[in-house]
Amino acid sequence: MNLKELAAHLNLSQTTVSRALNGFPEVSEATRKRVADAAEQHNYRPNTRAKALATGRAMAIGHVIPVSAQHEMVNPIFGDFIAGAGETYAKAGYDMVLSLVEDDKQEKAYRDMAAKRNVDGIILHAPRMADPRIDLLREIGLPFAVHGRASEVDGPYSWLDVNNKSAFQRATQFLLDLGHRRICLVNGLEYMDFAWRRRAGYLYALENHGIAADPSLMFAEEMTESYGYRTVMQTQALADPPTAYLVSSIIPAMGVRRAVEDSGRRMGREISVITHDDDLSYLRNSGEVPQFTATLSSVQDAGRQLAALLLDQILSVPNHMPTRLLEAQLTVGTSTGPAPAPASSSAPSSA
Amino acid sequence: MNLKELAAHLNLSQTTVSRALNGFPEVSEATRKRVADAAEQHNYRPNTRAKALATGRAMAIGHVIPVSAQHEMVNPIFGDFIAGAGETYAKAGYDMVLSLVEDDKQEKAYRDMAAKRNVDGIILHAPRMADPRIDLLREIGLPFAVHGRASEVDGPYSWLDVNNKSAFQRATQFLLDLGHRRICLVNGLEYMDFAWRRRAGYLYALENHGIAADPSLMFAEEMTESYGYRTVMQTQALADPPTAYLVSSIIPAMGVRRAVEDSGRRMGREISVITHDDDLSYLRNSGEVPQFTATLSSVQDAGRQLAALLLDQILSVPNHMPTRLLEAQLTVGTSTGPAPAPASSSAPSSA
DNA sequence: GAAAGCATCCAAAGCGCTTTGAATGATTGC
DNA sequence: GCAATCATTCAAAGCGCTTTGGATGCTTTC
Repeated sequence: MNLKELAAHLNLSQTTVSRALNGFPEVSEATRKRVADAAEQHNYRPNTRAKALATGRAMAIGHVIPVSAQHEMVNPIFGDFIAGAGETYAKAGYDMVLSLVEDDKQEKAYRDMAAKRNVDGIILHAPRMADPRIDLLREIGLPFAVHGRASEVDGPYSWLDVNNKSAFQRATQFLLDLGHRRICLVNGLEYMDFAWRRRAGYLYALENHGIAADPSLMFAEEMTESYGYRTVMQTQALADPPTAYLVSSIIPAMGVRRAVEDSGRRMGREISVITHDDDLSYLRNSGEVPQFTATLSSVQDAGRQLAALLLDQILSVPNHMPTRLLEAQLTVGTSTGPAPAPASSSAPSSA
Repeated sequence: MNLKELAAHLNLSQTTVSRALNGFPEVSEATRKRVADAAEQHNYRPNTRAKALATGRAMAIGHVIPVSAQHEMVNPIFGDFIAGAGETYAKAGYDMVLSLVEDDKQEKAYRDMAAKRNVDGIILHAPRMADPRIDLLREIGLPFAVHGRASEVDGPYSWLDVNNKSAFQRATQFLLDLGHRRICLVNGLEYMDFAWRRRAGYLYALENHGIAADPSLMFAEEMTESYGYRTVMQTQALADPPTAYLVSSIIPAMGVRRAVEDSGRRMGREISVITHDDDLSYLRNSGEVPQFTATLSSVQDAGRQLAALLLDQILSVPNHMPTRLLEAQLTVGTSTGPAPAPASSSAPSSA
């Protein structure tokens, strides 16, 4: 059933039917009712493609998700983020179109999306430092919003980010307050902006405490479970092993826990662990007292909010670039405790 | 830049330009070249919406992802599945449109998708036993393919599934061969078809061995980490606790491991664990010898293959309903070992 | 009672593409 | 030399919707 048929069926013009359904004022309540009933009865839905062509609005938002060719990895936090965003879109009547793209084909993917005109806006994922995609999207002229931020990119754009620096600074401070001095950073890839900011927070707290950073305690890799495991195994073999780990995601944190236990130590006793926790639905930091002490910030909620920010930008005045900075919550669990009595813990390794 | 402008620029008709770009034979090689060059130079991409309207093909596949309202959960395996599917789509020039929908709004979501005509086909996720959505999609008439199968649904439809029954039967058999008699099933929700089949495999192996199933050792819940943890804690408190666990996903399996270790036991010694392993990219069952003995089947690969199956169905003759049954690989890791010497292990609890 | 205003409704153009049916020359066959 | 064939190209219709710019008939106003 299409508009023409519906109109014919009602002995009305397409114009009137269209207006009745879209809530224009110049149609009598009687006919509006009649039209609505008939549409309902025949399960009429306007053809999106025709509507999009006529209005110039696609009623869809694009997500370009980078897939690194080497790793073939899909970050599980995307799942939760997208669930949040999808919820917002659904409420606003928007669709979500996903494009999984290898790193080196990103530019083409964005240009294509814009030229093909099948989305009204784009969510930019996983921004890097000085990410060139931001300028690219500006040039293309499609509205966009960034999940995270890109340092060293000037000018306004719409974004939503967790205050990663402050979160990791506080977490480091927390460990320092417990007496830990050898704190290992198990970070994500540091060309990612979020990881870079976390590192900055970590370094800042150390510096404030007069502790020099030890490069042999700073790691940056793709955040897998086995990365967490390997890192602990490796660092516990050091002459002066860390007493605490600061981890970038609950996934490597699980590997960290496994390694701690495999090596006969206990979390919260010999070794303390703090992790960032995206509150992933299938990997909740559970327990009456949470398992991990964590910097908590729901990525699903971030999805909801960023989607709303983008829609806001699309629907409102042109040069409106809303941004939002979320503070992570430092929640105390069972994975942290005072630093063990210094067996041979001399002064920090190097001034 | 649109077709009209490009044609004007070239002093050609829209017809010729369109045909040149779409590889029709009735255009001279000289002009085809000229057109292609100009298109390239002006970065011309046909407007998808117009093209879709004119051709009747949307060049997009829809995924309706159920989100249970109570749990607000997004199964992380979707992430990997979608990565696989997305890869196939990208190669074929298709987009992927995602629709996250609450359980009770599914029917409407499917009908809307069909009526709005913005996808050419649908992937059906997480089928339940006797899933009504299959008949619904048949009625709607949109091509579709199912990730999994639905028992008790007659007639042909396109699907791809892992042989869940055989996988869990073999896994159970493997544990029985090691001498385990109290084997706990940590299953997914059993209205899900895959979970139901796994249970069937488990029961079949037990029965073959003359062992009566013990309802107090059979669990079925949403597959979270904490579910695995709780289940082990609870069952180890039984008078006659299980010596082995058969787990439905690596996520609860991690909770199982945590509980095993928290209760002072060791995986592969006092307690054996086999898990199904979807080969999730961030949660690989890693190690030279894998951590878990597992029934392995890559869900990302499933995504790739099922997407291809659906495209095949869309592009080929009408009543072609391809299906594929994958066998999971039983890979032996460090989490299984012979059953501990029976301390008080009497005969199975009930005949 | 004619002019003006109002409430409803409609015909037709247009969104950017594909595709049908023809036109235009150039080439061939006899 | 003229009809028939072939290789190119084009004008225009159509996909299903929105939207512009009238129509149409009724009330109101003075």
